[in-house]
Amino acid sequence: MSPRRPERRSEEAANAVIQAALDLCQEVGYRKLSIEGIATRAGVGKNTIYRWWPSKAAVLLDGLLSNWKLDASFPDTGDFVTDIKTQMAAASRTLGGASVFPHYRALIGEAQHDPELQRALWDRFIGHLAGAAADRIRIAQRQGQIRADADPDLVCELLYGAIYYRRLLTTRTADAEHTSAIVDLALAGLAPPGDDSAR
Amino acid sequence: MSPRRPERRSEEAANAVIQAALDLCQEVGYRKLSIEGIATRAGVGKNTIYRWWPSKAAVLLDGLLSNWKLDASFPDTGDFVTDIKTQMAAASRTLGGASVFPHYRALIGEAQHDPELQRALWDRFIGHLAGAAADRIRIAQRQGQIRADADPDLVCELLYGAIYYRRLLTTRTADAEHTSAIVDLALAGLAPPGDDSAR
Amino acid sequence: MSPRRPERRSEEAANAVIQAALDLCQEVGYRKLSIEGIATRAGVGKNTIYRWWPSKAAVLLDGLLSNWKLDASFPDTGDFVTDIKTQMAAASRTLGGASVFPHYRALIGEAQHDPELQRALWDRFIGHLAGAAADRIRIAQRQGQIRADADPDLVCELLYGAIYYRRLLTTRTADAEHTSAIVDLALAGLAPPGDDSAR
Amino acid sequence: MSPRRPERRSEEAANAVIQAALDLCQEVGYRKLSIEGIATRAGVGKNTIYRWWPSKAAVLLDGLLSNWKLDASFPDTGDFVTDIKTQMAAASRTLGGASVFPHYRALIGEAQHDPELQRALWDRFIGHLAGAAADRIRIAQRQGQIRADADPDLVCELLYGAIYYRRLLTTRTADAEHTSAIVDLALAGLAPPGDDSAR
DNA sequence: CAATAAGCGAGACGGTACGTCCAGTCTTCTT
DNA sequence: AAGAAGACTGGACGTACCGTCTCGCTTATTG
Repeated sequence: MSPRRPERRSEEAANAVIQAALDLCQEVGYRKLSIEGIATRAGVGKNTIYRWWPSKAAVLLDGLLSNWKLDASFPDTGDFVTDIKTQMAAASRTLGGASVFPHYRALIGEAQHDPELQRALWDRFIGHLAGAAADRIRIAQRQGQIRADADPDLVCELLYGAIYYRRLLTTRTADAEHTSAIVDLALAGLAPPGDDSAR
Repeated sequence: MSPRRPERRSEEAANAVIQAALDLCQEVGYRKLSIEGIATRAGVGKNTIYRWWPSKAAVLLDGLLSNWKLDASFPDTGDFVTDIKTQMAAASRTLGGASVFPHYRALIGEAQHDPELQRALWDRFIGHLAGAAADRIRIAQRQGQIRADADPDLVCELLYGAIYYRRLLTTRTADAEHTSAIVDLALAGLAPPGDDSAR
Repeated sequence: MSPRRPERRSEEAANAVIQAALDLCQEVGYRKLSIEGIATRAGVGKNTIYRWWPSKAAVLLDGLLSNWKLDASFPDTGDFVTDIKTQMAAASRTLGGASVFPHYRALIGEAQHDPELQRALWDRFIGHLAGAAADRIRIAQRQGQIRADADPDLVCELLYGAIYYRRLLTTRTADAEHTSAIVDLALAGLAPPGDDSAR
Repeated sequence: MSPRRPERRSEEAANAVIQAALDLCQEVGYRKLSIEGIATRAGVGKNTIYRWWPSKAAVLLDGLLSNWKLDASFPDTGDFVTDIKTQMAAASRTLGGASVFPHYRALIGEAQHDPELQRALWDRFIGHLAGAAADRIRIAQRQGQIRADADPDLVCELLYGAIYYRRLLTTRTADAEHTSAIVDLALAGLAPPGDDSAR
């Protein structure tokens, strides 16, 4: 999925391609985005795209990564609940914003038909975010802020899964309030107060 | 999204179309599925498809619904935890099985580029499942089996979101064990035992 | 080589294609003539061309035929020498003219790389001309105007071959004077006067 | 058309290019022959080809010349008829043979779209053959073996034109028998025996 | 009980984009 | 300084489908 990166490659052309893809996707939407269109807009031969990327989605993934800077670093103020809410709100603002979310969402959608893309999306993007979250969770566990017997990966799925579920499958919107509510609910658990049967 | 259903419609042709779509999607994958191919396989004019469905995804959605029989009914043995685990395991077996999941997944993927499809998918399918789950949750709340102050929809998102997250975004697999672990974790909450600060 | 001609075919589109091909070939030359260009100029989908013709040369052949009207009929005034000279001069004027010769020549050139085209060119065009000439020669033979033991086809080759040789291979030009000289020479034979050794 | 021949030129590379072109043309045919393919097969940079030849046809012409050795010398036994038949049969065997004719034919075909190539083909190849033939004809004329008032060039056209006509335009084959029959016919002339009107 | 309208299979149509190949130019590194 | 290697822009290839359309044919009301 990730393009080869030899020395001979023209960085100028590569950047033009990525930028053109981002712009066009914004303008006409992912469905009408075409390799041909990207090439024309970027002033580049189609071959130059096919030489370095396997699909338009791969170009967009590169675009996403170059914009996102991958500062997946988690805040660590010492208070896990605050930190996770801060991070989720920030992610919702950037990744979920109007300039990024359409691309991100299109990639996730495309990945459902393209196993290679799915893997690339995970390996080069989502996996890093999830990994950073899991690391922060482990710290919190060591500090006794969340239960030590929970699998950090499972915790990630619980927290982030709820956000993605809402954004990708429902017709409701996700905002900071929502992410906060999800964190609170996950923290408290579903079992009624005083019922320690599940603990 | 949903096709018109007048009297003059040939049910024979419609069924042939749906079956051809399901078969072809299985054989060549959603990406290579084409209206033209469906028409040929079904022995049907292209127009007959365009007359009743707006896209190949809409045909597949009909196929999904006709297979799923919409038995979204939740078990109710009186024990919420057992019931939810039973239901999730069942759903994982059917919806997540090799004969249905590829179609379902393709629809979800496609819906990320097609707001109409997303709405149809929710209104005619996922929404019903989520609604049934929310109903069961409300019963459990009334019976004091889970905390009464939790928004049932949020609970749904927490439980099902984790499953979808794993199946759609990660490269790991989801089985009954996983769904069970998710339920346990959600029930217990992340807060360490004895820490009632979040309750 | 010859296109299928079923009922469903749009004559309007076919004519547009042929005309566009002739025009473009005139304007940019055969080398730069492209199916793509023809389609665009004709306001027609590329498929419509590929559906009915195997190559741009086949389109041009149709164009040549539709312009030439195939009035391969030979004059017959009773005097063979006059008639053949008349016909050759006429052919040189039309087929060899600036509006037809470039197309004709391009077809002949292309046929050297394409056996199917060569056969089509012969069967649908040159063969008819040669056949009409051979017929006229047979009449002349019956009337005792040319020797009866000569193979009419061979006579054709001798007369027309000289013309094509000059036009296709040399850098000299062919005009009515030239064709007339060729006929005279062929008629008289190379053997010196009074030498009947070859007769 | 003819390549520049400076001192710095690598003869090794030039030979590899010519040989690769001949081989590839034999294998895949002129139509699918490409500069790129030749360069790869010859183990040579594309630029090296572009530096010395203007087109793939020019390379082939060089190949033709290097194979043909240009032994355009005409036999001269004193008997023109025998000599011309000998020469034509020989030419038919070599130039018309399976290892040369495809290349030769392709060049002639290509020359119909490329005036420069046509001129080069004449100047560097066909013209020499025709010139040698015309010389031999002039000798025969001086010896009174063929009529002195015939333009030697016209005689060439008559004799060779018939051969080329058959090979390039008809679907019949040309062999020694055919060339012999053409010579006989041309020698005797078309006029009926005893009719000296044309002489 | 025709006529008439709708749905139907079929497939041609103008288009768009695909992914590939190659042209011809240019740059880099090697000999 | 020439050559090999190969990336570059650009154009055309031939294919696959799109969504629209027109054509006859069948079928099922409805005037």
